[in-house]
Amino acid sequence: MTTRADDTLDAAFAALADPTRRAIVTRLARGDATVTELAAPFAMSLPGISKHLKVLEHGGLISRRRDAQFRPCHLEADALDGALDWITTNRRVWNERFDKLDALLDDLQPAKKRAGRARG
Amino acid sequence: MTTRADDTLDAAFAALADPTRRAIVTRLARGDATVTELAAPFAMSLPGISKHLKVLEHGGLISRRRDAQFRPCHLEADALDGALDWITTNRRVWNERFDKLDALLDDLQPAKKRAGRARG
DNA sequence: CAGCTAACTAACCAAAGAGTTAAATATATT
DNA sequence: AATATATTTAACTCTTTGGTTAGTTAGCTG
Repeated sequence: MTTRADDTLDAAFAALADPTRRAIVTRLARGDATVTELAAPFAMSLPGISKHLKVLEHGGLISRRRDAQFRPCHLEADALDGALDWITTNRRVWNERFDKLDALLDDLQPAKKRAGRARG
Repeated sequence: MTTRADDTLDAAFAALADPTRRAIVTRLARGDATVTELAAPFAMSLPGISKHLKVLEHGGLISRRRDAQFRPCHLEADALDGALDWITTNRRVWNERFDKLDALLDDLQPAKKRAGRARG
C-alpha cells in the first residue's frame, strides 16, 4: 500500500536529492527571494531554475506568492521537519537495538559491559 | 562547484525518495537481513529488490557482507546522520532568523514582543 | 556430480528527470 | 500604446530510474 505520507516523503526527499535545490533551500533559510535572485549563483537557464522550484514546491519545501511581476519564494520548514522526523525515528529504532543489548550485557556480566560491541 | 559531500547527500536523499527503499531501511533498523527476507513483504521480483539495495548501497545507507550464499544487508547509520545533519543545520538557520527578529523586537518594544510575528 | 537455494547480471521497456531554446504571459514604466 | 522586466510554458533531447523476464554465478547438500 502506498500512503499519503509516503507520497509526501517521496517528494520531499526527491526534492532534496539535488545540489542546486539544496543550495536554494539553504539560501531561502536566510529569507525569501525572487526567482532571479535564486538563479543568480548558478550557471543555468531561468527555466531550469523554474523547474527546480516547481520540484521544491511539489515537495512542499517552498511556497510562492505573487508580488507584481515577481514570485518570491518562501521556505516551508514543516516539510523539512517531515523528512527530519522520518530519519530521526528510524535512527532511534537503530539505537534502541544497542541500548537493549547494553541492558542485556549489564544483566549478564556487569563488569564487562560493552566489551566487543561493534556499532558501525 | 560540486563537492564530494554534495554527491554523498545526493545519493543518500535519492535513496530515501522511494517508499520501498524507506521500508527496507526501517526493516534494517531492527537488524540485518538477507535479500530474500527483505523482499518478502513486497510484490516485486527479486532483481527489483536487488536494484533497490544497490541504490541504498550507493547512497551509503547499507553495506553487504557475504555469508555462504546469503548477502546479509546492514544499515549504515552514518549516512542517515549525514542527511539528518544537513536538514538540521538548515532548519537551525531558519529558526535563527526568527530568534534575531525576537531580539530586535525585545530591544524596540519589550512589552509587545512577538506581536504579529508569522512563522509558518 | 546433480540438484537446490540465494543472489546477481544482462537486456529490454516505459516513464520521469534535468537541461536546453524559443515563445508566451503578467506586470510595470514611459 | 510601446517597451522592458520577471517568470512561465511548450517542445524537444538525453539520461536515469524502476520495473520486468531470462539466464548466470556462487555455494550448499544429497
